[in-house]
Amino acid sequence: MRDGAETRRRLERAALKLFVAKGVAATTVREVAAAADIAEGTLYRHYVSKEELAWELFHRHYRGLALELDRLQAGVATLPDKLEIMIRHFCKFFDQDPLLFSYLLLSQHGHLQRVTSETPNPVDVVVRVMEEGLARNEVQGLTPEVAAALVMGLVLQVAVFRIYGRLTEELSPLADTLVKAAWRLVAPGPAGTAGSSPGTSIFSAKT
Amino acid sequence: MRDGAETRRRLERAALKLFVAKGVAATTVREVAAAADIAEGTLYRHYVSKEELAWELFHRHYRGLALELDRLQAGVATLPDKLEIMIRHFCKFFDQDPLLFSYLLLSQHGHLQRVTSETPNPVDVVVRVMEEGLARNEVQGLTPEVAAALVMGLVLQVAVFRIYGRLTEELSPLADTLVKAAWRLVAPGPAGTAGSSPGTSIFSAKT
DNA sequence: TCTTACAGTGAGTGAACATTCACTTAATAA
DNA sequence: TTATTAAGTGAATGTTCACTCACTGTAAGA
Repeated sequence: MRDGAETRRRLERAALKLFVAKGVAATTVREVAAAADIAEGTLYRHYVSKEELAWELFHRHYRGLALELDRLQAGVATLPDKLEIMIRHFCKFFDQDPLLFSYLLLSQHGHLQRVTSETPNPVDVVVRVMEEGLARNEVQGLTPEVAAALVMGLVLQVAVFRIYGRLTEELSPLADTLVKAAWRLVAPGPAGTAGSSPGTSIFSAKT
Repeated sequence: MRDGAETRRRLERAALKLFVAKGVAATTVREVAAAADIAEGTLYRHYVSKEELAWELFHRHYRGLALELDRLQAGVATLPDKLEIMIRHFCKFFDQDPLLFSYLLLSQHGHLQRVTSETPNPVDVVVRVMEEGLARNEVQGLTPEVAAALVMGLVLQVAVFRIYGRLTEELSPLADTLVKAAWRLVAPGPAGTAGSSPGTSIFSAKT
């Protein structure tokens, strides 16, 4: 007979892999069990349902995401070349598979239909971190070009949310928040060096 | 009795909305039919299967994606402030919902299991466009900071592919291609002004 | 040894789903 | 008017899937 913890580890490893590869809805319990080399019924000894298992994984990685963002905020506040640090963190952040998984699960958020009032909104957190970091340190390197490139990154992020999050009425404000924050970063701002008047983005300026 | 073309339009509009919102697997034919205010059976007069319908939409938007990328390439080749144009295009590109949908479908690519040899690889196209554009024009604004921000954007894109594409053995080289291209953009390059020695990225340079 | 408790198993169950089909309706041609 | 064709319908069908349950190991304490 096996150890319960070991079984759970195997199931979660298999489920994570399959959920990332195919999405929660398209992954069958049979597949997860087979991949973990465990009987179907055994899965239900450890998790109430497939959904419950997905949520288990979601919350674990969500905590990881929040932690990483806190660390990012601390880094921005204390280290010298703020822009570089920010970017470095973002790259690391998005290149780590466990954290990437947060975004998969974020996208399934809506489908799982269980966003509680406690659940922090990761977009808000990202936006707050960037704004505070930039405002507090009057970032030197924020030329129009850098800002534009940053906006490109943010717009890409919005794209992610738009596509994989839900494009419904309730959730699209979430994307809008990020778009607005992106424009705030490049347009006026009390501390930015890239300022032009509100409404006039760097994109509307000719050579 | 209705017009066949009108019915198809209604079905596709409804399917598009639902596929984007919930994913293909999680969307039922019943839902699509109900949203289009059409009987379930009627859908099968026009499409062989739900999968077939998804592929119909996939190919249409895939063509749109390819077209837009060609236009982007033309723009980079002929207009003055190349970096700005590129970024502007990218923003527009990712902010258009029909094109965003391509990415949703790209993510379902693997699940639908029907990538043919003719199907162009969108990552390759993006990379080629950026490399050629930058190489040909010796882009002025490519300071380390701009490059870093661009990389951030690209890494975000990789994230998208990693998460929503398939993280399997066959497809992860695709993500690696983009990562490598990103580093090539910031590191050495024959035309870039951001050059340092290969292997030494701007991220490893201290203040 | 016997007992209790926990872990594992896979055939079985019912609900949800994609797809089919016998039939109806409308428009146009003969 | 009648015949033909294309479009539409929703109850019926068979399949897939999440989840259950009666039963089998295994280990540790009495």
